[in-house]
Amino acid sequence: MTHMLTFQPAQTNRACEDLVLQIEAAISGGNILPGERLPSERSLQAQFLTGRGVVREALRILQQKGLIEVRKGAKGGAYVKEVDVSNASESLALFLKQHPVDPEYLIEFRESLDRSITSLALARGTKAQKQQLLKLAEEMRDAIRSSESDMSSLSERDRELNLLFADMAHNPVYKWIMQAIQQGFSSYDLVLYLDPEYREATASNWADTAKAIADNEPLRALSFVGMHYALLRRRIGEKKTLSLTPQTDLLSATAPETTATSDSEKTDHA
Amino acid sequence: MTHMLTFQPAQTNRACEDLVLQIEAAISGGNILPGERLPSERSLQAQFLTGRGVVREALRILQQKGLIEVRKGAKGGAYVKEVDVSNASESLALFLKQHPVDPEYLIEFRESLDRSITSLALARGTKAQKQQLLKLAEEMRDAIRSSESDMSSLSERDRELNLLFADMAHNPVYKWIMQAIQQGFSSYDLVLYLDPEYREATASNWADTAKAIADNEPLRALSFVGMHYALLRRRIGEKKTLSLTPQTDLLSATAPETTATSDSEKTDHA
DNA sequence: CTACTGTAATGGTCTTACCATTTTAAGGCA
DNA sequence: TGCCTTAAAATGGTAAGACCATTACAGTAG
Repeated sequence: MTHMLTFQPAQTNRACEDLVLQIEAAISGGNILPGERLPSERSLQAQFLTGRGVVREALRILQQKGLIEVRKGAKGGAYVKEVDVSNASESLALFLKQHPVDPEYLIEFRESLDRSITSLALARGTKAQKQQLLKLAEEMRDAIRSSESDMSSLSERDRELNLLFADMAHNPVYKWIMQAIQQGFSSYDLVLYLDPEYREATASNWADTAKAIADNEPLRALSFVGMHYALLRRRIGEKKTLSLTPQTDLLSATAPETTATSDSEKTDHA
Repeated sequence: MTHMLTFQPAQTNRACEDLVLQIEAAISGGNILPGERLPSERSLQAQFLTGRGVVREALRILQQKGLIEVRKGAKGGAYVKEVDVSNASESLALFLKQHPVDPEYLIEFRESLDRSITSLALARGTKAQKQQLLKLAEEMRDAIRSSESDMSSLSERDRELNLLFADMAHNPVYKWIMQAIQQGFSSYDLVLYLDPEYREATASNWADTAKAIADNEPLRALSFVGMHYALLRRRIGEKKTLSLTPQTDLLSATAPETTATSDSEKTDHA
């Protein structure tokens, strides 16, 4: 209650869009900081000179954007959130779910990303980070060899490795992108690890890569990175012959037998 | 500590979240195809046995997710949209916007990105795309030389160039990243272009790059890309002192004349 | 056949009311 | 005094009804 938020009355086609823009600007501009609370719905309604429904629609949009978090009860309301990459990851995952993107595209991107990160990590990663990377990679390899690892923890370890790796580049942009990609494609990675042979080879290669980095051998490191993606491509190639339709693996149980749906387009004006 | 499986709070306290899930499932499951229309708000209200406000909040969320597009009037309603990368880009851009980062980090990332895209664009870009790129780049260069261009149109052209460039890679992931970067940092680019010398040099370099790509000369192209970032770094080094602080005066004191506001504030619990 | 017009469908908005949840303060009992 | 119970207030969540604005389409006049 230190200062009063003053907003303009709404004017665009959909009023709630206008509210979203103004509140978004207030957040971006730092007029209201993460952790702080927006005025109550009824107060916003009064400030914007609009109905409460409009305010609520705006809040839903902001919430979906990941900008606010809404709690109920006294002292409840819309609290400004610190945005993280998870929203971007979700959107990406949603896009991929509907757009059957050839896994090759993802691999291609990740490879170029990994190559850049490798160079940077070698140059900028601290000794401690390099040792940590090596330790994690070897732990994962050994765990796999003793075959005492479940899928989820394995996948989690792989994720950790990648993030530490990205972190070693000492460039936050790489880490963000890596995070977004990882979250957006987590389902793909999990399926790949089902093959014990691939699992073994990949883990070994991770350890080799980490070793090369720890030893400051850039060409070796890059070579192993290339190896990783060669393995990945081979694995994907095998998969392709087995089961087509890479997009409907996880959630669609119903085959789309609705071929004559254009008629629903015409039902309601009849 | 071993596995941090991100469990979602299962029970949805908000009814609209439930509608979102169900409608989302219907879309993912193919029960409703892109281009088709959801039932009207009033019809949904009846089907879900809720108030119309709940339905509208759900629609706003789905709209924000990029899953539907709402039109008004007769034959209006919520039409299922084909999801594209722009939503994911928007989310990532929003994140980037709120995380100030040293320009050098961004430049570093963009350079590695551009280098990858350059190789791919050379290999995969159609002849038509390459000619289009060249045409756009030369138009921009000539427009700048004749100094008959305002900042905004210039910036828009630069954005177009970059997106076409990314599109030529024929890999949607690159396009996603590029779009996000463009959205998140367009204001920054605009400031850079204020220097006529930099503007000239950059535009010429763009034309050279496009020419090299059109001529299928990868090494020349990559060399020009490097040149671009050399220019950029020099420019940043000069203008290190400039700071962009978006000043939005939305929250100054001046509480509006709250004539009857306190009245409506208290109406419903009285 | 064209142009206008009216009508119905639909989203957009406002109002009012009430419920559910949560925090806080008041009160009461030991 | 100190802890527990209870009431009140603030706030989001939901419902119902009404009205306006926009749009497509059909019917009608010219």
